[in-house]
Amino acid sequence: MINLMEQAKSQITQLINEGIEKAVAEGQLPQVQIVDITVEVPREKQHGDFATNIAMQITKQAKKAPRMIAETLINHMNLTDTYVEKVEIAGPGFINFYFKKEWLYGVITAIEQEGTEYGKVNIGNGEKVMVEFVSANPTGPMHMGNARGGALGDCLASVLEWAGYDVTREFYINDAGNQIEKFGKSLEARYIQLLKGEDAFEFPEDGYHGDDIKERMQEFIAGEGDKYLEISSEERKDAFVAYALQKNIDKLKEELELYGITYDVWFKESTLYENNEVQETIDYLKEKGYTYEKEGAIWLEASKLGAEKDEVLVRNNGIPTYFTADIAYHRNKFVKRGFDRVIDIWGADHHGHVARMKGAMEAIGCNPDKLEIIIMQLVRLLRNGEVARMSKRTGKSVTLRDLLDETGTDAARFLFNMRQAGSHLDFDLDVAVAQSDENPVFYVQYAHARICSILRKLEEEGVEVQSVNKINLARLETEEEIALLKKLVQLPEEIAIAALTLEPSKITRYILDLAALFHSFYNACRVKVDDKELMMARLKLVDSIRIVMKNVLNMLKVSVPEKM
RNA sequence: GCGCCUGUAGCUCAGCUGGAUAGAGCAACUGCCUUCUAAGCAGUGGGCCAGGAGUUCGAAUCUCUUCAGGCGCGCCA
Repeated sequence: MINLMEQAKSQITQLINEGIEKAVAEGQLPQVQIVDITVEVPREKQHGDFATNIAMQITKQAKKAPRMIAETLINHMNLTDTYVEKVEIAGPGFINFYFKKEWLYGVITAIEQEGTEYGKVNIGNGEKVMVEFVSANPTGPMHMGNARGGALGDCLASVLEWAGYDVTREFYINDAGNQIEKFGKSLEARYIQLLKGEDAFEFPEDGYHGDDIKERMQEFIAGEGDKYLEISSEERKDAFVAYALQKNIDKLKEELELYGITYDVWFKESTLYENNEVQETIDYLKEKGYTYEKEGAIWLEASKLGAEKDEVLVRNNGIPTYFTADIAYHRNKFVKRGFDRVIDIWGADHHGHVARMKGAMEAIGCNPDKLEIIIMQLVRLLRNGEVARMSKRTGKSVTLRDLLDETGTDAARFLFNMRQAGSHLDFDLDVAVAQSDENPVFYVQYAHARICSILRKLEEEGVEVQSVNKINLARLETEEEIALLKKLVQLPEEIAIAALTLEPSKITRYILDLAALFHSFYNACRVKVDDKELMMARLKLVDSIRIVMKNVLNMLKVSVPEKM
C-alpha cells in the first residue's frame, strides 16, 4: 500500500532528527528529549506543504529562541535524496517544508497501480473487531434512530475494513426476556380479539399497540385458523411468538438489505440461555465476589466497578435481567469468540448503560478499554423546516422503511454520515430528496458523472487514458490541479484517521471536498484542448479522481452513477 | 439533585487530539453556458468560537466554573 503522506512525514521526521543530532554533536544545541515530532499540513498554502512546531516545543529545553533553534536545525539538514525542495522558518518559529512536484505527481502512479484498492491502509493489522449496530427490537418496526445507527455502523465497519481490520458486522436479536413476554401477550390478545371481537379479551396495559402486531396475527389466522383458541395460553403464546418473531426478523433483514446493510452474524439473545452462558456468567461473578443478595434478588456491586450504583442481576422471581444477558453476550464476544475489539453503537438514551457495562467487563476479566461504545445522539426529522414526528403516509412515527421509500438509500446513508455521531442530527427530508446543489449526495455523484461524461466524449474521438509513464505530469500546474493532487494524496491518511477516531463522517466530508475541487477545476480548466500533451495529463488526472470517488462511494455503499 | 452529550456566521455544521489571518454548505446579493453535463463555477457581505477564570511561547481546541438546550438516572430493554 502506498501512502505518500506517510512517506513525506517520515522524511521530514528523519531530517529533523538528523538536524538535532548534528546540532547537539557540534554543541549548538544542548541534549534534548523529543517526545513526538508533529508534522502537519498548514491551513494556508503559502506556509508550504508541511510544517512542524518542533522548534517551539523544545524552546525551554534548548534555552534558545524558537527561530534560532529552527535556523540551527535547517542548517544541519541534508536535503539530497529527499522530496524536499525548500525549507523556511516562519512566524513564531515554524519550520515549513516545500515539496517537489514529483512527490505530488506520485499519487497518479499510486492510483494507477492500486486502482480499486487505492486508499487502503494497514493500521489494523488484521485485528479482529466486531461492530454491533442497530440491534433493533424484533417486536416492531425500525425507527429513525435505527436508521442513523445503521448508516453509521455499516460505514464505520467499511472504514475499518479499509484500514486493515478484520471486521464482523453483528445484529443482536433481543428474543428473550420481558419484552418477548409482552410481545407474546400482545399477540395473544390480538389473536383472540380478531376471532372473537375486541371485547373478548383485554389488551395488556403494557403491550405493544402497533398495527404490525395485528397484521402478524391476521396472517397467522389466514394460515392456521382458530384452533389455537383451544390450547393453553402458554402454548399458544409460544407458537405466536415463534411465528411472529421469525416474520419480524425476516422483515428486519429485508429492510436492512434494502438499506445496503448485510450482517455477518445475527446473534440471538436466547442462545445465551440455551447454552447456559447467562448462568455461567452469574456463577463467575458470584465466585469473584462481585455479587450480594438483597430482598430476594442477586445484585452486582457495580458501584465498586466505576458505575454510579449497584444493579440487579437476577430478579427476585429468579429471572435474570437484560443487563445480565448483556454481560453474558459481551463475555461471549470477547472470551468465546476472541474478538480483539468490540464496538457497540448505542442511542443516546442508553448512555447510562455505558459505565455499568464497562464495569461489568472488568468484573468478568475483560479489558473495558477493548469495548468501545459509540453514543449516537438522537435524530430530529425535519420537513418544510419543521420537526416532523409522523409519517405523511401512515400517520404513525416515521420508520426506516418510510425514510427509504421517501429519500432512497443513497441519501440516507450519506446524510446520516455527514455529522459526527456525538452531535445531534437534523435530518431534513426536503434536502434529502432535493435534486440540486442543496443535496450533498447529488453534488458528489454529479462530479463523478461529469468525469465519466468527459471520458466518454473523448473516447468517442478515439482518445483514451494512457498509462502514467506515457504522460508528462509536469503539465499539471494550475492552482486547481495542484489542489486536486493534494487531495488525492490525502485519502489513505483520511481513512486512517476515520478508523482511529471511529468517525466515518470524515470520509463523507473528504469526498465532498474532492467533488468541490473537481467542480472548480472543471470550470477553470478544460480537459479537451488542442495541446495534446496537456490534454493527456488532465485526462489522467480526471480519471484518477474518478477512481478515488468510486472507491470511496463503493466503500460507503452509495451508488456511483456514470450518467445523471 | 446526580451523570452523559451539545453550544462556532441568519440556518445546518467542519475545524485534522494545542498552532500562523477561525472555515464550508445553505440563505441573501453580483457575475459566468456558440466549447467536455449550469444538478456546476467565481465573487461580495456576514463572527465577543455561549460567559468567566486557569494551564503556556500559543487555546475554538486542554482543566475548572457559570449559563442554555438534549438525554438518562426501574427487580424496563
